[in-house]
Amino acid sequence: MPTHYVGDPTEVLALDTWIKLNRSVESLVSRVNQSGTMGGLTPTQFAVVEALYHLGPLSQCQLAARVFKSSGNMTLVVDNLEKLGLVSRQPDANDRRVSFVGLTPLGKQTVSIIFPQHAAFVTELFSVLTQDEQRTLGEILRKLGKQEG
Amino acid sequence: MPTHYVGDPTEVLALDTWIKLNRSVESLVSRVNQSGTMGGLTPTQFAVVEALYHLGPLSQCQLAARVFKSSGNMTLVVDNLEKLGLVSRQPDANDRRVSFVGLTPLGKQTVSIIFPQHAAFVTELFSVLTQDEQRTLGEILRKLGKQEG
DNA sequence: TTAAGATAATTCAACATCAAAGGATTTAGT
DNA sequence: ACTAAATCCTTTGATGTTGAATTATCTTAA
Repeated sequence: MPTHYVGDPTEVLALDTWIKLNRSVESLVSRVNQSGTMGGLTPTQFAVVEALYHLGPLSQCQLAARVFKSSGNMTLVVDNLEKLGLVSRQPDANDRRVSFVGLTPLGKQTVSIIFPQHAAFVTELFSVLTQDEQRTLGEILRKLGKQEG
Repeated sequence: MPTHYVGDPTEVLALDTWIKLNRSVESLVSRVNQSGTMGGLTPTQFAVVEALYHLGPLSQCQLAARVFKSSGNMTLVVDNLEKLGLVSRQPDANDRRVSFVGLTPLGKQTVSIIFPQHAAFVTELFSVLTQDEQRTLGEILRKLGKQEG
């Protein structure tokens, strides 16, 4: 659904592409969220436990940077994951400002169950693209995201 | 930053691409939001007035579907845009359940001012891609978004 | 050692968002 | 006409999100 903005062709193409990019991602995000492959976790909660699963314990500061959220938000997200029993805070011995966050056994078990389902669902979504198309997409996105802001 | 999930190559590629897609868009959205070319509107508010500008008055239901948000959320978004004086609700003569939402003169004027600035900024962001790359991206996104959910 | 500055986490206010539930209205089936 | 189902909007309650202010801690330099 192209924009109806009348401008020079360069702008029209960029805006069209921008709108397509947004709409595609919104549509995909919405489908992933409704797929039930996130174990009832919110996207941010899922991103946090996924990061902890693959990278091991991280400080809240590192977590916030990794999932592109504010430190204040991370406090709340970790609070809620802690209430769910999926993560626990461990004080850093060397720096008492720091809390390391790690998965509990229940957290690890949960991720090990839901992540494969999630992976399978995402793979299915992307199966409309050939592997070459996926690589091309990744390359274009890399260029697009690389510029410094 | 690829995922460390060890699975079959098809899944790894799809997950990698999915993560790149999310991160690129988050990065771009964040830069657009900070560009000041959205007239102080939130992304959803901007999407709504943009849709109304290019498509004319729509029911809240149509708006919600177009911007991929819930109907409950649309009530609030339209409320806030109404408080800003940018849109107004018009009851449908045929169906009293329906509110048509349209831009006020101030809303049209606002969009006509901020949209060109927005277009210029987006064009600048996308100038790291050739036009062919933008078309390729659009085509790949079309395939990704096309599947029925 | 102490003062100044930097960093980590928390708290808070304000708003965004969704899911679920509810109320009003329309449409379809009988 | 009457009922049932569907549709549209709103409300409510819980969570997410940011940005600014706060507290605690660490680091650096004089």
